[in-house]
Amino acid sequence: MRIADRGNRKRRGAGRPTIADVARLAGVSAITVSRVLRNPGKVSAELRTHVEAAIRSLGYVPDPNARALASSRSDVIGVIVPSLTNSVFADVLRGMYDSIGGSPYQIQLGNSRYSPIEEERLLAIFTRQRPSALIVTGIDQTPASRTMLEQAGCPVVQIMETGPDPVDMMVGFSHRDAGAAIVSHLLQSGYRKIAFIGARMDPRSQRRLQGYRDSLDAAGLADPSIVMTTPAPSSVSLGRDLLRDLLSRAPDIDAVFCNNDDLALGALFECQRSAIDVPRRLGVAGFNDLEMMAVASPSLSSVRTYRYDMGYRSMKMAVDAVQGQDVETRVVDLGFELAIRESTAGPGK
Amino acid sequence: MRIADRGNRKRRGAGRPTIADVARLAGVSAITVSRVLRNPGKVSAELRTHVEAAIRSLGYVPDPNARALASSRSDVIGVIVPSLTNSVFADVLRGMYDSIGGSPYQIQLGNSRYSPIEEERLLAIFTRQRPSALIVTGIDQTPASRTMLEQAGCPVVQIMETGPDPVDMMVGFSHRDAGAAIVSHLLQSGYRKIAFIGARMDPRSQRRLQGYRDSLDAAGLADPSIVMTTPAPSSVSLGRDLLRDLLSRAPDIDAVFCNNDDLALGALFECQRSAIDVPRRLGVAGFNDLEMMAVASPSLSSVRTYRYDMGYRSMKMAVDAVQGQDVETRVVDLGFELAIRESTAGPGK
DNA sequence: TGTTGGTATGGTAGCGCTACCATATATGGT
DNA sequence: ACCATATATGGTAGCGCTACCATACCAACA
Repeated sequence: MRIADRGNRKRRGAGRPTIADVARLAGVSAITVSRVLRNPGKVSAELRTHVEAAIRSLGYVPDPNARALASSRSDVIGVIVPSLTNSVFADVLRGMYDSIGGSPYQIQLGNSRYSPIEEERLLAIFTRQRPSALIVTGIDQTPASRTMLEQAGCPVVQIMETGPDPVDMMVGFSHRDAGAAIVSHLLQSGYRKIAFIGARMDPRSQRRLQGYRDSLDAAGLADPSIVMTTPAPSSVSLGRDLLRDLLSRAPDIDAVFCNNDDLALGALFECQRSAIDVPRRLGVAGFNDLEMMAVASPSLSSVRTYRYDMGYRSMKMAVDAVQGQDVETRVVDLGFELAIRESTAGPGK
Repeated sequence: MRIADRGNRKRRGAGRPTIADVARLAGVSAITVSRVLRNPGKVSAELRTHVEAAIRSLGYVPDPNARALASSRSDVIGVIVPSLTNSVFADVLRGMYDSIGGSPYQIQLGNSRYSPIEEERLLAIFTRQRPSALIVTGIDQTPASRTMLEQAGCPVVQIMETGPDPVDMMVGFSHRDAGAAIVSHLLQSGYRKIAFIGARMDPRSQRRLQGYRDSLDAAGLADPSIVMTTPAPSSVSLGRDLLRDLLSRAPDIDAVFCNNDDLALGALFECQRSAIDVPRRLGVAGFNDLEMMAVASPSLSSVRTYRYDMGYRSMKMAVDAVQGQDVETRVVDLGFELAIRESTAGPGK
């Protein structure tokens, strides 16, 4: 009767099998089918086998929207990154996608374009979907964003940096320390008049600049006039332009720490074009250690950051937390490593 | 009565206002509230104002999951790209995110890792969510994938290439023609022994190689022994390695067409390191015209492709189609442009 | 023997929204 | 006056799933 009824009526859905169809075929109730899918342990082995056979024979796949509505929890993990063009985040995302692997979770990716306001807007959209977890970039959320994260009722991971007072979990490293370390290396190599060029100048760039300042202050070699920054997005051509400007204003610099590798590559090209000897006339260091840095000629020194691992680890922590596993460490500092190459071998005596 | 009842019962949801709360406050039925949000034209202006005030005063935001369940249609637009690391797709995605702008749609991003089987798996997941539209990369879907796309009941856009027999809509260009064009340019510049290096060799790389072959065949200068490819993912270091290998096997080549710009950059670095004069001893051309190509020294010739536009346009077509607007052109060829620079200026006499 | 407690399954009632149809009122033509 | 048509709103019944509670059964205990 009911079956015939359904056949006669025009159904709204696309006619795909539902949990009720599976239940009918297996001779059990719908809730038992649900349990086979969500809590297999709560169903006897015999029944489970029956139900699984019915699922397979109908090709049943649960409807994620119905599931989310009924359980107030979707399989979506929201991820907000500030840029899709910056290859740093491409690596992070690759790690996340690899980490999520065959699990049932879906990544919902938002692009904040380095705007805290846009991040706030995205968080408002994401939290409505009752995500399983949220991963956000950096530690400088607006108060409203922070409140949303705290009240989202799901695990939250802040990535790319470490800092005090995490919302929940954190995976990153200290940009200040990394900036200070590469500048210390430049000092050790014998450079004395070390400039800084930086683009975008988001909070993490600012902290790298702080590291640069701290390192030079400690050596008594700080000089604010050779720090050159712009809020414009980073690019190779911008690196060329910034170095050109810098050299015209301060021709006596002997090294430059570039806020990231794009700029460093642009700076290197400018040196090649102007026949400036790297590393003897000018030392050049970048940040992030993109793959091309080792191939360039001369090869470029940089700070290796564990971008893929940040993505992989943060997603793993999020998924573990969602599944109720105890996350032992809530703040993970992945550190960094100096990749020292030809471009900072030291000034020609 | 009902209100008190709800207050006493433990509610499942997070206690956020629902459409019923808005309806009660505005003194209308729930369906009218729904219409104000979905079809404002069907509600009188007076009532609309009332309802909108109620929505604002409660801070009501619709639940996307309930909406998707009731309407058999989610606000998700599924996008499948083969790589997140390849900056080509970063640009495409940026175009898509810009295009989707303030619209209510959400991008659900899948990474197929250049595997048609993985693409099939992702499509199975995506179609379960009854997406508003689907955007896939390339035209070489498996038969099963193609069937899913045809039966998804939503607009579908294939991007990055054009070809016969679109599933629905298409935005791209001819990789064969682009490959043929840059090789013709090399011939015109006076190069005669033009090699090819290629990585990944996905279908689009194959078609660029075909263009290379066609162009050389027409000139009677084809030589299969100087075509060097690998299924390994493309990278700058791979470009260096491939060129090194190539030169050791065929030292007499006078130009090389690199399947993409990463390889071309690696090739250039290898030339710098080995003191090979570019463009006089060896012409070098890339593909895609990434921003750094113009900055390199010597600047590198490439084929400019409209990646951002492909993302922007494809998303616009998808959204227009979802909203029932007539999409005039279903297959858009965005073409390409040769970016001719120092690296292919011609062999030394 | 009755009680307790655990385990396996089912029934009911929603989750918050919209499709579909019904109803009420206005408009116009004959 | 009638009917046909259009416009504006409401009522009902789900969409497909799971939370919550009830029930049946069995074993173990006093």
